[in-house]
Amino acid sequence: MENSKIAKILFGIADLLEMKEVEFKPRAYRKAAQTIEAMSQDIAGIYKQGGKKALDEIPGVGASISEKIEEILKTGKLKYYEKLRKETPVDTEGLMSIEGMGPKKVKRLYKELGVKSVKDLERAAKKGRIKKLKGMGQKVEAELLEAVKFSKKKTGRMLLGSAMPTAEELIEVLKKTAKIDKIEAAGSFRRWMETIGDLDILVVSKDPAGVMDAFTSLKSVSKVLAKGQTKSSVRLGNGLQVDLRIVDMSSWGSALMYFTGSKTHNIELRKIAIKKGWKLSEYGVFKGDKQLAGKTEDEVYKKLGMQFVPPEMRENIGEIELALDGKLPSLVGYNDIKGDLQFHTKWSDGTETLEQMVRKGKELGYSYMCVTDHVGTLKIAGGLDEKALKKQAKEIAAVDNMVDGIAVLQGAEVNILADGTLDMPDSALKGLDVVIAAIHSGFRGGREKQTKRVLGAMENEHVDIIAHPTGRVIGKRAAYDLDWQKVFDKSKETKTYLEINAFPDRLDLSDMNTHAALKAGCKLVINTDAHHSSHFENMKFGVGTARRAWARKSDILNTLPLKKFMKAIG
DNA sequence: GCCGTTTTCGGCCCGACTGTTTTCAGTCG
Repeated sequence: MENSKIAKILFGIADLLEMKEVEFKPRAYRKAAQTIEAMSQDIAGIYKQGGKKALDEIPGVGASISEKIEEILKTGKLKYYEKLRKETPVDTEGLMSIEGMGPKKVKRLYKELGVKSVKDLERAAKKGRIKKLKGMGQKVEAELLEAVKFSKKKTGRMLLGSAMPTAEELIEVLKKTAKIDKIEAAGSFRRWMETIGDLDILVVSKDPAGVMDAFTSLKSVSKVLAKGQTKSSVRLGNGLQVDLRIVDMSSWGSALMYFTGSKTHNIELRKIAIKKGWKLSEYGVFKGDKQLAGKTEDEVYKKLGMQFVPPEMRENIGEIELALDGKLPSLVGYNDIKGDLQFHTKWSDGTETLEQMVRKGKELGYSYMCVTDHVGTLKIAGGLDEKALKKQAKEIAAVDNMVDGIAVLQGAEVNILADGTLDMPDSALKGLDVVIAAIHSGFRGGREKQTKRVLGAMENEHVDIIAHPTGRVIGKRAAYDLDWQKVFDKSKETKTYLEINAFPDRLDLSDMNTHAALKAGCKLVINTDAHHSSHFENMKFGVGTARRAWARKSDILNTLPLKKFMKAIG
């Protein structure tokens, strides 16, 4: 049973209770669900180790919810949830995912029109039954119909890697067309989440109306969802929703915090303000009508008695307590990486020559790079054999000579076979500087089988790195399940390091897996897996993921200078 | 239903925007 499944049930309970207009309980269930969803540890494992008592320790989980989690873990279902669903046989999750639908409307439409599903909703709207209800009208009905239509073609969240160029361009255009003193993208974008649901942009301007006009009439806008004096929302042609908010310079910091989130992080901060007898909003920290702080984020955190929390850490998974104690880790920086350890050239499935790739690496300021073309039987990727590797070694030496100030290492990406052995003999791997092993086929094997494969590869004395350890491709292929405790232990034992693959649709390990790995005391590497020199720019997404997992510089091996790095991988 | 350096009872984040209202409810983030 995965955390996400348990969270889903708890969210479901919250929705159903809200429809019944039960007070406060929905919030409690939602809070617990959020915590569980965001936890890096497996909740089944926590229960296995510490029983119900350990569940009680989870923030937001008390006697009643822990009992329910226990029942879910034991039986796979929850009687209380089933009873609620029987009482209100409505697809709350589906209906509430429609823009403009909340618990109150779901309830009314169910009670008065018998709407149980999105399909029912569409039918009722088309028949003009919704506008006849009190408090609703033509506009509500039309908007709902529109929202249903949109939800059908909505593809979900957008990759951070895809959203970043969109955001940067949008900001550039706004800067040119309106009077803007300050502008920054906030939200999950600024927290470097792997995908973003929408884009939040914050602006300081002396001409707010002009900014709103410019924003809502951007070429890329397909629909204006809301337009006000300080806040507007639009949907772009590519489906991305963008919210823009205008604030005073005096509130810039608190507004940036509010807009950056996460929501749960902000709620905790507000509670801290309340305890001090103050109020925290996007306008600042207030004592009565007097603003105590708000101009910068630093100022607001300081006022609350905390360290500045880097945006990547604002997920309310323990960072607030650390910041209050002054014990936040110093995170690995975006410029701390000294060398990329996984990239491909024309020797296998890359599209550029070794020299082109190395020159780009030098431009980025790396002091070493390791070329890791595919070897062995991976024919699609043009796997090299032992002989070809020797030939490539000569070119590597030549390029190493030719390009000053950067060391070129020879590595290889080798396949992990079904039984955990490698498809390349040890004799071929022996002479390489860095050996990367990865699974490229048989993604469907169960947890036990995949764990055995990975552990097998780690036990090979030549293997230094396990690349993209869970095989996931965001939005396309699910991660295979691994027994993380065993993998982490083996990583430490054999000094075989797990990779954070920086490709925007991989980010594998994920932030949560990385967090768990670091907690277990593992060290990691961050690689781009570049197949073209432009892919080297993706390193930032890997570092962002590491920062989200609270990684310090010392946790990431390729922040070390060459000599120390070589010593570390042994 | 959860939580506690004001509390084991009585609180529970805060504000903008919209539509349908003539003072507000619902939704959203």
